[in-house]
Parts: sequence; structure tokens; C-alpha cells
Amino acid sequence: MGNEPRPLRADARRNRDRLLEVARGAFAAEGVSVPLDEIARRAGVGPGTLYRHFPTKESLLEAVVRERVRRLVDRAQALRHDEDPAAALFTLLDQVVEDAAAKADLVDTLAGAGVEIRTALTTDVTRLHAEIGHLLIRAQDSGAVRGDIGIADLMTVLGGVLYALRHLGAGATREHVVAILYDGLRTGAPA
Amino acid sequence: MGNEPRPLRADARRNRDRLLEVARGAFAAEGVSVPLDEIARRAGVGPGTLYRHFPTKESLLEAVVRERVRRLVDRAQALRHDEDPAAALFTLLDQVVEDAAAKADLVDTLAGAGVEIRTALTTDVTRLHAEIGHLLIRAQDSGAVRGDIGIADLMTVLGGVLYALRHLGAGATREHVVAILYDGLRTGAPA
Amino acid sequence: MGNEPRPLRADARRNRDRLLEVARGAFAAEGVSVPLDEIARRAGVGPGTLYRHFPTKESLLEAVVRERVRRLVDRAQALRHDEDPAAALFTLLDQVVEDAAAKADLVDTLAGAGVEIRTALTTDVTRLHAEIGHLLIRAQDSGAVRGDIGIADLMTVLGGVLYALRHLGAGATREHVVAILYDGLRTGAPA
Amino acid sequence: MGNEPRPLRADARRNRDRLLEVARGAFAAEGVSVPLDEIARRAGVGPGTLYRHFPTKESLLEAVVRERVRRLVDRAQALRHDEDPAAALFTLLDQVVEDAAAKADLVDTLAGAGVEIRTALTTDVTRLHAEIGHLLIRAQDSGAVRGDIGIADLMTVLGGVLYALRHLGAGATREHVVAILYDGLRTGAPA
DNA sequence: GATGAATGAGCATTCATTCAT
DNA sequence: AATGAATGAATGCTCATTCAT
Repeated sequence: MGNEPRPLRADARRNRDRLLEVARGAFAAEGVSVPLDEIARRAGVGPGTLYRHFPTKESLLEAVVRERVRRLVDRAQALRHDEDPAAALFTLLDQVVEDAAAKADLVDTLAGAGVEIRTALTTDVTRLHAEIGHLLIRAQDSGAVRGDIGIADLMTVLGGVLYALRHLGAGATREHVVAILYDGLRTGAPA
Repeated sequence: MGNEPRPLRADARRNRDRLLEVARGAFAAEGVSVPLDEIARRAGVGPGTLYRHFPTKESLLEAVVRERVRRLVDRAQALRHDEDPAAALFTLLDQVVEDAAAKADLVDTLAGAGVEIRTALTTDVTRLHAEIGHLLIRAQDSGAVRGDIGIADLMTVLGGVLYALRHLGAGATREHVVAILYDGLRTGAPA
Repeated sequence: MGNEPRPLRADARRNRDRLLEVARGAFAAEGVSVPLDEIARRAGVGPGTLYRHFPTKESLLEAVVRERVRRLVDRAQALRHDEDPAAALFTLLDQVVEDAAAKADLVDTLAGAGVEIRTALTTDVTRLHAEIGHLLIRAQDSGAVRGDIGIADLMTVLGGVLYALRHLGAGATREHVVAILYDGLRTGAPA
Repeated sequence: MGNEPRPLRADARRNRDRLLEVARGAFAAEGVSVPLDEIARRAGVGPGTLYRHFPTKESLLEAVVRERVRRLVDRAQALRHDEDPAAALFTLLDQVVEDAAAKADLVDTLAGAGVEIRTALTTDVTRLHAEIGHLLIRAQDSGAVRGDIGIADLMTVLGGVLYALRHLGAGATREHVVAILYDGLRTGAPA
């Protein structure tokens, strides 16, 4: 196809990496409204260079998010055949939560719904859904997780939890928030 | 003190109401970044008229959010002495959820953290917290709701749920999302 | 001609006077950029009322300025036949300076050049020029005031002095500024 | 420290110069209220470009004024040790007048009072005051200039004269206006 | 390939003027 | 005649995107 990203020159690669790194931090800390000029400045390149690597702001956002999604997909795959299915699910959720807790405005944009996500990301998100779905079903089959919910429900709730974690009110703790989610997922809740 | 907002002229009242209505919808659907000019346009008035009623964007946001908060405070107060404390709490949560389900980027901005909330709103939000806190404690005392969480945890989770409901993924249902939250709040969840 | 301002109703007269009074103070203190709404508010009337009396902002400005000009014309006329022509001139200048010293952005707009002055004022300004011109010529004829300048020069310098008085630098005094002008006008300056 | 304004690219330099030129003319002719967009338009650039060079309106004003002030400081310094102190002072005043005659609403804003002047300019203005003050004292010591006035008086009067020159009434001449100022400054004027 | 200057539509806000009540 | 709500053009400033160097 000649369509795959031909290997970049070393300096270009370096710039791209630095831009992603800076963007990750900036979006996480200040939200998606950070000006691109600012990201370029912090990365020590001109805005034109940023543009060469990411032709629109959205494409930069996408790249940042994709990275995270892929990492989660990897983790989910590693847990695919875990012996304790419920533990596997909660371990992954722990990782998602861990990963996103400190992160930001994009993670929830992503996890929340896929609302604004474009084509390129769809594949990765779909795969993540599939992997988590696999873990969910195994956990449900084991009897430890309630059987009345589907993967879409879980993903939606997860988005909400990520959002909540980024907006922990004074006096609230991550542990409590996560505990409520986990207990709500488990069977054994009263009729 | 003669300081109360004297009754508006009929046409002004009409415009103010229309502006609030449009703003409510616009903020809910598109987020707080909707241009004021756009809100004015949709309400069929000039930007100057919007300004006359709401001298800054924040004041408009505040007015929209305040309306909702006050309604919830009223509802909470009506449940204050309900015979079944747990039922009272869940009834209020139902109402919050109902109210906010289709609504808003602001409600969660509100419930989520109080991120950008100014003086005028603080009072109302504080009162809402207090009322829900009262219901929570009564429900905990009755033994039906887990005792290890505080009002801050509940408000934070609630914010997350509202967020989730606004971003229901395809295949997810409001009932399932809410069920997970409610069961997570109840006692009886396994250790 | 039926064109002269028919006598106003008592309340209208009162409003007009109050508006002029407020406008005088506001323009003097804050400059011509004071919003009309603000002037109306301070006068305790609606902007519509202001508009009824002064159909444009400029017309209000004009009215304020005209008042001052007319008072000066009256004073000049009173000095027309004074026994000491030079003293008469300097007395009038004193009065102009006195009048304008505390005043403001309009006086110099006026005195400076007539730059922005419209038809209605022209007559009054012309009369003021004529009166001061008369005093100037008498003072020149008496030998006390330099003969090489004309009324236009004097008016221009006067505008500059008024301007200077409104912008007295720290450490400068009105007396010194005026002394320089007066001495510059007198004969007897060295060749 | 590598902190000096690195040389601009040729095109940027050209734009910056053109903007300054246009701003100089516009402020001079129409006053400081000229819209920035208008200045940009006349310079043939977008408002963003203006912003790149001058991030606020005030900074543009400052730049325009600073240029003039610095030129005058230079001229004053060249006259510091002139043999004829009174001639030196009047020569500088001539230059100020010459420079500003056709110019500007800002120059007088500057000379007049320092009304709106910010930090960056303060230094230059202070230096100009100091230089003119030096010339004034030398001229006074020589006996040719009246001893009862200070530098603040002179600067204030100078501001007024600049103002007057920009508002030369019909029939008035620059020579007459300046002659009045100069003679007012000289000794020998009658008591 | 990199740079950073230029672009220009867009935003929140202001205010002289008009007009329904 | 007074009121004050509405209008809408205009302003200073921002920033994603484009393009000359």
C-alpha cells in the first residue's frame, strides 16, 4: 500500500516524540484548550513543525489518546487467560483507573463515550471494548460479577468513574469512589 | 431593603426566560464553550440584550446551574423526614439523575467539583450538599447504606454518574448504570 | 418662526437641567468617554429621556460646552469698556483659566480649535472670539500687549494653556504656567 | 544575556516597521481611539500580526511614543555642553516643537502629564525630563531664562504648546504660538 | 525538514441609539 | 413625556491553521 508511515528521520522522530510527551502532559494538566503554540513552544519546536506531524489539533489529541488506549489493550490481553476471572477484570479496571487518575480531559473524552472520536481511533477503542468485554464475560461466568450488565454499561460507568476521579471533591477519596463502583459490579448486592 | 429584583417588564421577562431556556439547552448539548452570540441568536435577541440580563458569560452559566440546584434542594428538603431513610436517599438520587440525565455539561461541572463556581452559587451548592448529606446519614444510620463513605464521596460519585449518563455508550442503559451505583452504595455487597 | 424652544413642562425642564448638570460634572471629571447610560443613571432618568432632550451624544456635549462659552461671552462683554485695557484682557483670561482649570475634556476640545464643533456652537464660539479679539486689540493699542499676534494666535495659545492646566505635572503649579503665558503676551520681552 | 531582541526576519521587520509607521500617523491624526483592526488594515496585515508584534494596544502606543522620546533624549544630550545655554534650551524646544508639530495625540499625552504611561516608558521619560532640566538650569544660571520656574512647569507648558500646535486655529501661526512661549520663558518680561 | 511570521474568523463585551410599553 | 429594554455594529484580543523563508 505504501501507506504505512515510512520510518522518520532521527530528528523528526525525536520531535514527534517530544511533542507527544508535551501534549500528553499539557492536555492532562490543563485540558484540551491548551493552545497548540504553547505545546510547540514547550517542546522547543515551531508551530509549523507541530503541524507537519499533526495536521490538526484533533489529530494530536487522537495520537495522545491512542497511546493510552493501546497500552490498556495490551494489559487487557495479558489478563485474557488469568486464572481468576473476576480478579482479572478488577485488575484491569485498577490499571485503567490508575492510568487515568492523574491524567485528564482526554481520557474522559475517550472513555466517556467516543463522542468526539474520529475514524482512526475507532479501531483501537473497539479493540479495547472487546478485550474488556472478554474479561467481563469471564468474570460474569465465574459468578463473581453481576450478570445483568453488558460491556457498554461497564464502559459507560467506567467513563463516569474516571470523570469523578478527576473531580474528587474535597473530602472524597479515590478508594471510596472506586469501592462503590466495584461493589456495584459484584454480585451479592441485596435484592 | 428595596434591593430585591423588582418585577421585570413583560417583554424583558419573556426574553430572559427565553435566554435561559436556550442557554440551558445549548450548554447541555454543546458544552460551556457555546458562543454567547449563538445563544443570543437562537433566542432571537441581540447580544446586547443577553448582556443586559447576564453581564458576563459566567453569570449566565451560574443562572442556569442555580435553577437546577435550587430545584434539587427543594426536593431534598421534602424528603428530609421521610419514614424510610434509604428510600428517601435513593428517591432523591433518582430525581437528580432524572433531572440531569438529558441535561448538562454544567450540572456535572457543578456536581463534579465546583470547579468554576463563584460566590453566588456557593450558597446553593452548599445547601444541596447539606441536604443530601442529611439523607445519606439517615440512610447509613438505618443500616441500608454503607457506612464507610462520606458526603464528599457520594457527591463525587454522583457527578461521575451524571457524566456517564450524558455519555451513554451505544448499548448501555440508564437503568444499568444507575443500578451499579445504587448497589455499590448499599450494604450487603460482599467484602 | 415657531422654531424657538417652546417652554418646557416643569418636570421636563427639571430633567433637562439635571442632565446638563450631571453631564457637566461627568465630562469634566472623566472625559467625553463617559457612557450616556451612566449619565442618565446618575441623573435619575432613563436613557430614553436623555435622548429626548439631546438626540445625540454630541448634542449633549455641545450643550454643556455652549453654557460655558456663553458665560465667558457675558464676562467679556462686561469688560468691553474697562478703563485699563490690558487688565481687562488678563482678567478675562483669568476667568477662562479659572473656569476651565477644574473642568475638562470638552473645554479644551472647544478652546483648542473648534475641531469637532458643530454648527449650533459656531455662533457662540465666534462671538467669544470676537469679544476676546476686541479686548486683545484694545490691550495692544494701549501698548501693554505685544502687537504681532492676532486673535487666532491668542485663542490657540489659550487652548494649549487650558490643556496644560488639566495635565499639570507633579511639581508644576498653575501660577507658573499662567505666568509664562501672560509674560509671553506682554510687551517688554527682550528683543 | 542572550535576552536582547534577536534580529527579526526581514519580512517581520518590514511588517513591524510598517505597523509603527501607520500607528504613528493614525494616533497622530485620529487620536488613541483608532481601532487596532484599522491600523492593521492600513498596514496591510491581519490583526493577529499586529498582536504578534504588540501584544496589547498599550504596548503599541508605548512603542510609538518611546521612539519619539528617545530621539529627543539624544538631541538633548548633544546640547548638554553647548556654549550658549539659553540657545541650547531654545534649540531643543525648537526640535521638540518641530518633531511634534504635525505629530501627535500621544506626544502630548506624554509630555502633558504621563497620564497613562507604563513602566517601560517611565525610564525614557524620566531621562528626557532630566536632560531638559539640565538645559533649563544652565539657561537659568546664565540669566537668560526666568528663574522662578522648575522643570515640571516647563514640561507642562511644553505639553500645552504641543497641544496648541496640533490645534492651530485658522489664522494662527506656529511662529506666533512659539514666540509667546519663548518670550514668556525669558527674563526681562515686565514685573 | 524546520522555523516562526502571517492569517483571519471568532469571542466576550461595550455602548450610542431606537422603540415598545 | 418618561421609561428602560432591545439593538447591533464595533472593539481588543485569541488561536488553529497556512505559508514564506
